[in-house]
Amino acid sequence: MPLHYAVKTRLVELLDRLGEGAALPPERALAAEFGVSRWTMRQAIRELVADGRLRARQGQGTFVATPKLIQPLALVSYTEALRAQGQTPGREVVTFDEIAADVELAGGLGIGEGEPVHRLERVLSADGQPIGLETTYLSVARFPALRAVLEPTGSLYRCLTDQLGVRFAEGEELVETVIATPREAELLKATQSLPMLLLHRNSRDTDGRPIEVVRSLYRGDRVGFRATLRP
Amino acid sequence: MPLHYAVKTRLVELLDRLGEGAALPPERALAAEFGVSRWTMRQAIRELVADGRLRARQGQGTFVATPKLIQPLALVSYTEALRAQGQTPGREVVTFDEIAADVELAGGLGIGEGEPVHRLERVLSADGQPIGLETTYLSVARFPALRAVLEPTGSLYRCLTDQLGVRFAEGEELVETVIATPREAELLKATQSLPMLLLHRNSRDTDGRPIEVVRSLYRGDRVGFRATLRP
DNA sequence: AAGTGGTCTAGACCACTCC
DNA sequence: GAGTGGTCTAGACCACTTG
Repeated sequence: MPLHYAVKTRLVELLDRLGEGAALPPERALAAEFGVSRWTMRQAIRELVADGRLRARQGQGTFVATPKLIQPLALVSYTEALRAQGQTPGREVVTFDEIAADVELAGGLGIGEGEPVHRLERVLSADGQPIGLETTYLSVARFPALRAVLEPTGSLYRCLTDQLGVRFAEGEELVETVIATPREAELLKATQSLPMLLLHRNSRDTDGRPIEVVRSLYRGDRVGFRATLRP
Repeated sequence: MPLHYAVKTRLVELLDRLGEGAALPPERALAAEFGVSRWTMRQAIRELVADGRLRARQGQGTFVATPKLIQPLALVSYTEALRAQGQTPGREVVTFDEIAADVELAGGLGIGEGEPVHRLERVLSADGQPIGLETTYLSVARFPALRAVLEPTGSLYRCLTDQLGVRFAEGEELVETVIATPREAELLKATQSLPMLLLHRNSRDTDGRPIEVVRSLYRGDRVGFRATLRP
């Protein structure tokens, strides 16, 4: 059994004794106390951070984390889903521009390659902590008024349904784990290259027309998802 | 920008030139060629393995991986889902015993704490490669004949529906990322402590009675999931 | 300025696979 | 036995936060 795993096991015991939010001793002190190198201690801590048990903040220290947030895997508003859990939702627009559709995007939106597409990239947060990076693509031809109508920090879902008359009918969502790029990690205030949950969604309206393509990257250490299954 | 990320970017280019299944040069040679330490090279390789782009085999080498398998997130048989994608499903029983239900398990199965529960732990594989570790819990009181009826390498889903008259109606599935324990990693033939997808499922029959509690751990580098969403 | 976590180096030994 | 990836050490410097 790897040494770092034995260290991880002992750390979990220590963690359980300390309360949520409590500060861990510095890595160097822990390494000395456990009689291992700093590398081994960091490997153990790294896994606990990925598991969502610890949170490391550069310049400050390492702290016992709060449990993961569980979000519904559904065609509903992010705002409403978070409010239902007693959390305060937040959004920050990173980019809002137009790009030319590549082959994949064109296929997902049912338009031609090279046609203009709205790209809206936002950091989603819960109680002030960034938990996800959501990039939404919509056809400019289908939603020419989007830029004029959308309040960037408001709910895109509400804007589409209430102001643009879109009726969501079905969607397909892909879930996988990936490692964030440095840019993505920075936007999510995740210093290390942590495992993330990548959700890729295509949604259609009641006429079967594609509405949007969404690429959402969620912090794997902070968020989980819940789906309801039917045969 | 971290050095290992620059290395990762250059490796991706190299990877794309090589075909699927091609062998990468040894870590030490790559490190020397790129002018970085072996640690930095391993960090880059580690992320590419987690991303499912590379596969490392101790004693053999590192190889360009095949794309991830996408499984449906649904109340259907694992066997049928895999066959539908042209893969050969496999199952290997790791443990099949009875345990006493703890509080959480008792709640999920709708039985009392301490009551006996079937525990069936199996390694699921696709085309001979292990992709997941599935642990299923069922009430002994409800399914007393299970041990006598179930063909361990057969489909549990088929056994329950065809032989025991169970009718699946709905389920709730939780998805999150975790780091595997050494035991889990060994069973999945994943040497490193890779990010995994943990699925936790509770399913009920047409009378609303709990059928099973399932804890499935899938290799995050090999598998993704697809869900169909409806409002 | 001090202390924290984040990155990186150079080198060692082990476990495994193949010849 | 040789070569591969996996683990671990000791030490260095950087980026960041707090005093």
